[in-house]
Amino acid sequence: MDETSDLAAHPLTAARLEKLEALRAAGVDPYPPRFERTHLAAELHTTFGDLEAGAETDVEASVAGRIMLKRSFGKLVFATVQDASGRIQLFCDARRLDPEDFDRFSELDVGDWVGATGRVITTKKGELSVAVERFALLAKALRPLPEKWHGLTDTELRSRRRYLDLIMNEESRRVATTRVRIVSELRRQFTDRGYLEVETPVLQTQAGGALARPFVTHHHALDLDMYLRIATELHLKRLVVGGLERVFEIGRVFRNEGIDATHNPEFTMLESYEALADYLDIMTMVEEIFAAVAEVATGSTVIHYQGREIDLTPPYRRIRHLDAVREAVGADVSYDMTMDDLRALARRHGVEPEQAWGHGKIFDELFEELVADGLWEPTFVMDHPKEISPLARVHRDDPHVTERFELFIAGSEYANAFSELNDPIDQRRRFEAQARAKAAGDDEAHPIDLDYIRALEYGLPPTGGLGIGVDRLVMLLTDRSHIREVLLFPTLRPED
RNA sequence: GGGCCCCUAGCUCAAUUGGCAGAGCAGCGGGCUUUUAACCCGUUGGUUGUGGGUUCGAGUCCCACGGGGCCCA
Repeated sequence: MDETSDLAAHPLTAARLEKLEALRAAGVDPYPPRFERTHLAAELHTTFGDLEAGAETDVEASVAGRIMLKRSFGKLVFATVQDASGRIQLFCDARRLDPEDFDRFSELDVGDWVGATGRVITTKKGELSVAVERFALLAKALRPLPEKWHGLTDTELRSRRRYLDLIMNEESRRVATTRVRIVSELRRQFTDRGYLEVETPVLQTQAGGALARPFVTHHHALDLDMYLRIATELHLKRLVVGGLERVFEIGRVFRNEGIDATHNPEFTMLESYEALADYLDIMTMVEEIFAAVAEVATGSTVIHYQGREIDLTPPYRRIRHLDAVREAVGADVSYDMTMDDLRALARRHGVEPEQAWGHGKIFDELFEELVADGLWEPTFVMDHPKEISPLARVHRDDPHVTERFELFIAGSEYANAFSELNDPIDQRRRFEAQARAKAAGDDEAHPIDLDYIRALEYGLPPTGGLGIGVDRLVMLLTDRSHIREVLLFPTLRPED
């Protein structure tokens, strides 16, 4: 079976294969090793943007890019090439090249990579161009690009062949580059605050630090089942025990759960831990960071998302978790209620309580059902139930809740933070409670991590910890409603 | 997991009540020295996602499967 047979079998690609062979036969390398570029397209537009129509400079420029459009006349060819910075027109006039070279230029296809050298001019119609004197094919494209006007719109194809999406859709390139700037700014924010960026294991023998189903894999040499991390939390806090007092990590985490508009099995999480800080300190930091990142991504702290405005200028509203539930159910719920009364109340509000749920879990289900979606402007929901926060410190004034907050914007959670639980004896009890939940059928319960408890037994100072879902943040700041739009390669079923 | 919807040429899309599978772009051939999605003339290109069924006849109706989307849980 010839590896080019599928190309040869289709007339569209067969024609290009024939051109490729003809070039080789004529001694032209269709895939040369390098090209000396002197100018990016955008540089030419910046420098010569004011040139009047019909001008001819004596500046020689070498540009390189992919041919996106081609307009061919008898003795004249216009080609629009696209490089990483933008687009520039190549003006190929038969009078400026050897006839042989002009014919070769005419033979170029849309999609080909080309490098061209010549004077910077404007055409009679005023289009800034490079008047080609020499050129080189840099890479022959054997497959045609999508349609030049409508481009590539099919969401599945755009995800599966991201390279085509990036070639064809400027908006996709913009989202990709904005994501990079957001991550850079996040990194800068933490390093400027004296945090060390560290790396912790992806492969773990226990998947802790969050409540989620992990991916399982196997290490052959150790004959050991291992998990892909679902969080970086427990390792980062070990580092704080070790005296790295401010650490953060921006890394991929993996959760073996469904795929939808806001969930991908692998996603990017930022976690940070700061010794001697509590959750209120972290809250202030989160406001500052979100405002700074919004400014970098959009040029303003007032952003537009899904047709509505959101003001990310600090300070953000703060509301206690239980107060939010009280407001939503219109009754004075509390931890003193009987389980029967609370379950009845939950059912009245569309929440069917499971047997294992205590007060805190029911309150949180009510919160998710009744409150979360309505939180449009940035809102810190704070002091979550102890039952659903196994790694957070008990609140200094209320034994039922923890010193924790989540930042909600546009109905979704963007940050989750606590005053970290540093009491090893309390931590052990919380893990044991999770073990009981697991035994009762909760497969998202947190496993007991004895080495982590041992680390705590050496003394974790008071610590403020934070997690930020980076993909969600990028969605917010690029106004995308689907996570696949901010992931270059979202998880997909295989094509065949 | 449940419901609804989509899949037609490389791409973007048509196809009446179940009645000859089409257009534009791309490609190929020709023309053209200032285009901007160039234009003009001609022309190639199809297992209608896959497999089955109903029917004289299926892109269209039915079933299963695959891929995707939206909503709900």
